[in-house]
Amino acid sequence: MDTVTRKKSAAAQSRDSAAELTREQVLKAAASLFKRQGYAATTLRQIADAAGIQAGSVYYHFESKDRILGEILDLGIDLVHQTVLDRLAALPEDASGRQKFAAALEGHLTGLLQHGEYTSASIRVYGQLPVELRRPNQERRRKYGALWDRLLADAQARGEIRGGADLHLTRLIVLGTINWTVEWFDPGQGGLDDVVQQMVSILSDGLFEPVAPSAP
Amino acid sequence: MDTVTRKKSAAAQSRDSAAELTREQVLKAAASLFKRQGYAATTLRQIADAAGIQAGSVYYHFESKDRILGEILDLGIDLVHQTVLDRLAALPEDASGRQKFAAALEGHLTGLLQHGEYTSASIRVYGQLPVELRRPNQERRRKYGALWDRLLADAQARGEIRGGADLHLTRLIVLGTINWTVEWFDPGQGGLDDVVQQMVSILSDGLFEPVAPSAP
DNA sequence: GATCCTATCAAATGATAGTTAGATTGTGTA
DNA sequence: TACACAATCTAACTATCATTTGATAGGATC
Repeated sequence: MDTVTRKKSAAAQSRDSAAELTREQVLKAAASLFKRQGYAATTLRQIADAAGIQAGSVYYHFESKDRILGEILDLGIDLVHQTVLDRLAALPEDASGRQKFAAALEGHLTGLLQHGEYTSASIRVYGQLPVELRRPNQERRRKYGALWDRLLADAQARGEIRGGADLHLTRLIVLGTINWTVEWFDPGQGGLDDVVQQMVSILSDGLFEPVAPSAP
Repeated sequence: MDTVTRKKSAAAQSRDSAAELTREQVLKAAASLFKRQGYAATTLRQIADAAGIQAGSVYYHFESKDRILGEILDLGIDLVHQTVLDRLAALPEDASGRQKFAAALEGHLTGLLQHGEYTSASIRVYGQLPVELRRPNQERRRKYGALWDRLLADAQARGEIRGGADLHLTRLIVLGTINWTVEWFDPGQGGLDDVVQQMVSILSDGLFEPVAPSAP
């Protein structure tokens, strides 16, 4: 018992966390490269270089290149999902569907563009992956999608959504609008607030002035 | 002179068009694979298989894998660009900015999802390409972007666009909304019209009912 | 019918990929 | 001080990649 449950010595802990650190560096380097180049175009030697170790050493921390990807895909979705949940939780009880929508959108965009090595890699790479690599991540994605489905359905039930909206298509369109930002947004440039504001405005109220109602 | 300018014999023409045919099959197979898997993940053997020839034979028609990609990138942009121009030309002289916007959007979506092996490959793959591969295609993309900039600027000059809209961001957001459809739209399933309609509605007038103006 | 040339194939080449195995370093433990 | 083990490195191994080369089939040309 004792040998199993006793705490590690401070030294052993520092060793552990040192290993944990390079593990994270590998993960982060891989995410950054996957995001820029895609999964197939990124080599383990590039990842190792960026993490400051040799290619072979990566295998001390990860079973395979696929597993690195798998972890990034999961972390990426979890991070947006949590950010969106946080934003929604911060809202008052009686928030309108419109407010919830704006909050969720801001959360997704922030998770994606601000803290988002993992998230943007996950989102940008996923669509071109073979099924075997997607499958382990699918359930997480489905759950996150369901969150948006509920959000839109609630707003519709409250009568806030325009007539004629197909909620399934709407979700795909809205999330697509958000996700495509990874293709052009440059975190170094800043301006995330502007993007959020413009996007909320366009998606909520439209790009055009309302047409004058026919003669009263 | 005579040897240079004389028309080819019928036989030689049929040979030419046979070669031209497999060339096109290679191009089309490559586009389809690039779209699904990305550029780096697609091998020349896969392309050759899908086109019904041997890998080595591809080099009779193309200088390299890069050149196949280059041609697809160009064809892809040209195709959407032309489709959008056609839609705009079909509009009456006095069409509103709103109508032009809807027409251009429909054109882009149709070019992308309907005839779109080249276009969807081009759009989906571009962002992850190394600069050397992007460069030859950049000017075409810039010109197409400029078309949308003009379209939005005109609508704004006519006072049709909501106040506070940043036109540059708006273009990026709108085109992103359209482009992301390649990630989920299944041409086999049909329903293109629904997508067009929903997207025009959301982007033009917004997802939500207008809020009642404060007491008159 | 002999020749030419187009379009293809079959097989090889060199580079590079992911992965593995065995040595090596350095720190904590006895 | 000697030992053990965690973490890394170095150097290979095998598979597969894009590409090249030389052979070949078959219709067009003379």
